[in-house]
Formats: sequence, C-alpha cells, structure tokens
Amino acid sequence: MTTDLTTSAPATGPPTLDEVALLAGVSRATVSRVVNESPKVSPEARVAVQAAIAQLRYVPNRMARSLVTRRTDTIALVLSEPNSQVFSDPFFASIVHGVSAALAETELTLVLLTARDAREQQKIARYARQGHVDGVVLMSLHSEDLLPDILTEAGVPLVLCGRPYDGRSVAYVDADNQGGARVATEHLIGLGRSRVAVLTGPMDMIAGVDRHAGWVAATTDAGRRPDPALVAHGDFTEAGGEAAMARLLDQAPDLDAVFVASDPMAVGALRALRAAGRRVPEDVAVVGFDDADVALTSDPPLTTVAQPLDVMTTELVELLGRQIDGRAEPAESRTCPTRLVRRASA
Amino acid sequence: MTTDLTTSAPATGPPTLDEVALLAGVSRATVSRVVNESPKVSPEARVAVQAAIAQLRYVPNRMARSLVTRRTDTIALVLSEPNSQVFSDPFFASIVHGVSAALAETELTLVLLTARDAREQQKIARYARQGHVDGVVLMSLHSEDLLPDILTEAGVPLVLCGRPYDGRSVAYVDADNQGGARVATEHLIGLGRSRVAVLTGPMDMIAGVDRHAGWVAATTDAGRRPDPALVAHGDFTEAGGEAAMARLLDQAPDLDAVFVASDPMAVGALRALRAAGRRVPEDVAVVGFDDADVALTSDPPLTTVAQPLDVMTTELVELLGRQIDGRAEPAESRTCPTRLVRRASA
DNA sequence: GAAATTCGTGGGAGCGCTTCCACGAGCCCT
DNA sequence: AGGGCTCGTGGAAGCGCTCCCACGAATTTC
Repeated sequence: MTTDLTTSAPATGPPTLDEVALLAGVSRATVSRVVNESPKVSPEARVAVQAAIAQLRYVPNRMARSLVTRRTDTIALVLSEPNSQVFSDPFFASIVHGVSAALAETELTLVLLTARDAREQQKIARYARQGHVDGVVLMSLHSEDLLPDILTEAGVPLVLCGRPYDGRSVAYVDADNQGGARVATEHLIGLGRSRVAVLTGPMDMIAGVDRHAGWVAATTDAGRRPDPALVAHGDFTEAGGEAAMARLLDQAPDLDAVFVASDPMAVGALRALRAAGRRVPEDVAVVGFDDADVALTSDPPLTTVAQPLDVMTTELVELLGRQIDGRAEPAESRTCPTRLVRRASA
Repeated sequence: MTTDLTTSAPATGPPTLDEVALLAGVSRATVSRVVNESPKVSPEARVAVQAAIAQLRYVPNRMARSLVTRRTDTIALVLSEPNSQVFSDPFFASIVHGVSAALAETELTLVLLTARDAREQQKIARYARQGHVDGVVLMSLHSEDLLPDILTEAGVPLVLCGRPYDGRSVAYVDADNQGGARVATEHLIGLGRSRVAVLTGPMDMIAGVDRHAGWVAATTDAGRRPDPALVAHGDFTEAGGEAAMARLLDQAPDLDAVFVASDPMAVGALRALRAAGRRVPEDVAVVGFDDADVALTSDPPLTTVAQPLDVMTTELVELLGRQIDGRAEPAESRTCPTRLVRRASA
C-alpha cells in the first residue's frame, strides 16, 4: 500500500526526488542529474525538471545525500577553550570572519562549535566522528587538549589554527609568532630603549611561548641578558594585560619599553601605564601583537605586529580542503610571515 | 559480489551496525535496540553487543539515523548581523554560553551559524531547510531580516532571541527591555537628577527601540518633557558609546545623569565623561544595561540593569524543544523581568 | 493441560538520495 | 549500408539505520 504513494503522493512532508520526477515526467536519476548539475542531461529535460523543482519548492534532503556520498559539505570551526570570554577576543572574531569569507565562494557551510571542558570536547568528537562534518579547523588549544588526538585517530580531516604545543604531527597554519615577536623587540631596542620588557600570553599556549621566545632571542642577540624581572604573564585579555603591566612596573620600575603579546593586553597595559603616570611612548614605548581594531582606536594608537589573517584563513581552508579530497601530504603545514605596523606607541 | 561483504567485511571504512551484529552474533535490530537503549533486550545480548561495539569502536552513522528518524539532535544558534564585531559583545557571548549550558544536559548539539548578508542568510536558510538541524534560535535581528520569514515558512522550528521588530507572530524570548529602562531612568530621577539623558542603541533593533521607550515613559511619568537634546544614538559598542556621549555632552552640557542602553557603550561613555572632566557619579550619574562583566571592572563600577540570562536561555531551549516535539502553542513567547543592580556609578 | 499472554528476537521494508549499468536512438566513418 | 560511436535516459542496487511485524519459546491463567 505504500507503493502507490509514489504514483499519487499527496505531498506528505517535504517533496522528494520522486515527486519531482513524476511531475517532470522523467526518472529519479535524471532529476538527480539536474540537481547535481551533471552535463549529461538534455536541455528539455533540464527545463522540465527545473520547473517541477520550482513548483514543488523542492529542497534535496542532505541526510539522504550524505548517506551515499559520504560528504556533508560542512566544516566545523572548533573553539576549544575553557574560558568563555575568548569570544570577545578580536583575534578569534577575525578568524571566524576570515574562514567564513574564504568559504563564501564555495558550497561549504561553516559551523562553530565550542568546547569548554573535557565533556564538551567528547561531545564534539562524537559529533565529528558521526559524520556531521567533512573536516575540522581547531582553534586555541592549550597544552593538553584531547581533540587533536581523538580527531586524528578517528580519521577526521583536521587543521589546527596555531602550531601544536608538542611537536605532534598534525597539519596546522600559524603566524610566525616568534619572528614577529623578535622584530617587535628589535624595533624597541633599535629605538634606543635599554630596558625592554615583555608581557607574554599564557605559557600553556604555543602562541604565548613563541612570542616570549622571540623576545628572548632578540634580547640575547642584542647582547643583553633576558632579565626575569622584565617578564610578566598575561592571559590575552585586556584586564589581564592591565594587571600584568602593573606587576611589571613593580618588578622593574626602570623599564622604558615593553613588547605586549596581544593588542587587547596592550590596551590594558596602556591603561596601567597611564595610571602609573608614564607617558607612551616618551617614557615607555609599547608594541602590541595582532593589529586588532583596538590598536587603531587606542590612545596612543598602537605600534603592533600584524598577522596576515586573510592569508592564514585562506590557507586554513585550502589545506583542509586538500585533506578532505584526499590529496594532501601528511601533516602539511604553513607558517605565515608577520609584519610590523608602526603607529604612535613606539 | 558486494553481497558477501556483509558476511566477511574486512573493515572497509568505519564499522557498521551489521558488522557489530555479526561479531555479537545477533541481528541488526538487536544492536539497534542496544544502541538506542531500548529495554526489550536480554542482558546477555546487551553485554555481547556492548562488547562488540567496544571492540569495533563502533559509532552510529548519524546521517543514516536521521534519514529515518527525521531528527538530527542538533540545533542552530544563528547570529544574523552584518557587523562582525558583534562577536565581541559580551551579551552575545553570554547567550552562547547560556544556551550551550542549557543544552549540556541533553544529547543535543549546538552549532553556531553567522549570517553577515542576505547571501549568507540564504545559505543558512538552505542549511536549515535541508534538515541539518531540528530547530533554530535566531539572534540580534535588525528590522528587515529575511530569516524569520523563510524559516517559518519552511516549517523549521524557530525561537527568536529578542522580540521581533514588527509584531509578527513568531515565538520569542526577550528581557523586559522597556521595563528595565524605565526602572533605570526612574532610579536616576529618584536620585534627584533633573536632566536625565539617554544613550540608546540602534533604532532598527527592537532592544534599542524598547530601551528608548522606557526612558521616554519614565521621563513623561515624572512630568518632564522628553527633550530631544537629551537623546543620542549609539550602536551598542564601546567606541560608539564614547562618541555618542561626546555628542550628548555637546547637545546638552547641563545633563546630570544618563541612562546608557548597554554596558559596553556605558564604558565608552564613562571614558568620554572623564575626558570632558565630569566626575561620575558626582557630576553625572550613569546607569548601564546588561550587567556585563565590564560593569564590574569599570571605573567606577556601573549601576546597571541585569537581564536574567540564565532564565532566558533556559526558556529559549525549552520553547524550542516544545516546538520540535510538536507540543507548542503557536508563537508561544516569554518576556523576562529585569533587575536594577546598584553599584557606584549612580 | 490447553489457551492466552508476554518477551526477546530476526526478517524485511523502507527513509531519499546517488550512481553503475544497460539500453535504444541518433550520429559518423570507411 | 553496416559496425562502430557518443548521448541521454531509466532501472535498480545500495548507503546505514530504524521500526513494524511476525515468530517461537517461556511464562502465566482458568
């Protein structure tokens, strides 16, 4: 009795391929060809099918399609980070923006997933393993994140946004954090500053480690000793930057320059500096990192290290696409050059 | 030749139900029952199946399941907003946090989707119509957003976060914006301030309109005329708030209080006030809206109108769940009461 | 002790789609 | 003119899963 449904469907639920085929007077296969833009369809058939599709307001059922094609045309951008205020980080917003822009030209859809704890990480891992997405871009991982391992082991195409903490073999795209930090520090030294401090990010994030390492390298190269009193750790937030700057001022009252590992932190540092009565850049020169919007609107505007976000996000989806299509070298990665943007703060 | 794959599967690709059934020595149906926690399975069978699942590291294919159940156990949180820096708005971050927390207890997964322009809105509409999600929570809609209509018309369960601009009949959850603004303004008037200004949000957003309306109501009720010089429009951002406050100071130099329609804007306003040499709260009393984190860390800490975000997000998923299960009254909605939080700024 | 239940189980029919394959019609080449 | 072609097409076999239905065995009931 369910059989004649195909011949006299009273439009129960959304229309199906068969109903379109019936209306257009062709076979299911032909409709499928039209939908998938196969060239092997006669113009007449195509027109008839398109008309039927329009009339029925037909939308293909992606689940059914995925079941056979093994593709979902969806990729996930996973933010694995316990601290939920990371959303407010302009760097994160820029990445989301860039990735979705890079995807705009394609048929791919971007879904954002957040994992604040191990439980949510598992949930996301399950989601990915169950075949909801073709691939994953993973952001902001701290040292012990489970996701890279789970996903890799499950065979889910994966590209990290940021170099993995341990040298595990996973594809990634990153800015040249160490190089950028080095150039920033060298710039400060070149300005004639003698006590160049650093305000780092969290040291369980590779970006924090690398930017710190760049400062150490530049300092050492200049024949100076990396004085621990010139180092303070922040958490990439504005409030954290303000607090860390205050500490730094305490540890090393004689500092005359500071490289800050992110622009939000630099804005906080600017505030702490002002509160302490130091003028920027006269008394203390400041260089930030990220070239976020705030770097332009801060007072004074920040000299900062710009990451080529558009290049990075393009590479990100490019690399992931290659993995999905199965034509990627193992753990192919990219490190993108940074650029010093000079403004008023240094 | 593909037929005996079922009997001698060499584990091509991820394991399937059949392979588990084979290994456990039961039928496909029984495995399905175990996976779906049906009670009608003997303990022995259950144990055998569970062992097989573990051994094969079996994960059910969600696409196949969805195809028959018509459920995806996924709901989308759609941010329809051209301005990409909305991400930085703490209110948005809080909603995301709240919704995913409300979902944590369930088997539902939350995906975030962003639509910056009409094209992306279409893409999202297609995504939803194609059956990728069971329902949609839609955020931050400006006056002419296509999504509510498309989604409603496509029969996708939908709840708006924020009252729709025109009185269209769609389910929504919103804070009592007008009531909150009224209380804030009354508080300012009650403090003995005679020139109470308002710094609104964008007037093409209902939250902007409602909060402005609350100020007008309180002002009128106090027997005062809502002076246009006491009104300035911001865009819910800190920078916008700073600029708007400066304008306000220009239009009405004699103001002695201001109700600001969002905390980020209030922080900007605080800065403009300081730049203009006005003391807060002595010269100008300030009340914000949202009770965001910044309200606590600002100088001085902000008196602000708190929205019951946890209640709102719980209602949001509750209402959506009801729609998905088909047991919701048409366009069932909620308006949640706000609360004035007194701090130092007013 | 026979009939009526319950219970766990397996068979099988689909969900809506893609895609391989075969088939007939029209075409060109020598 | 006949054996190749290509080309558009429809038939049919699944993709991995759920769930209805029927079946036999174990249990209950009068």
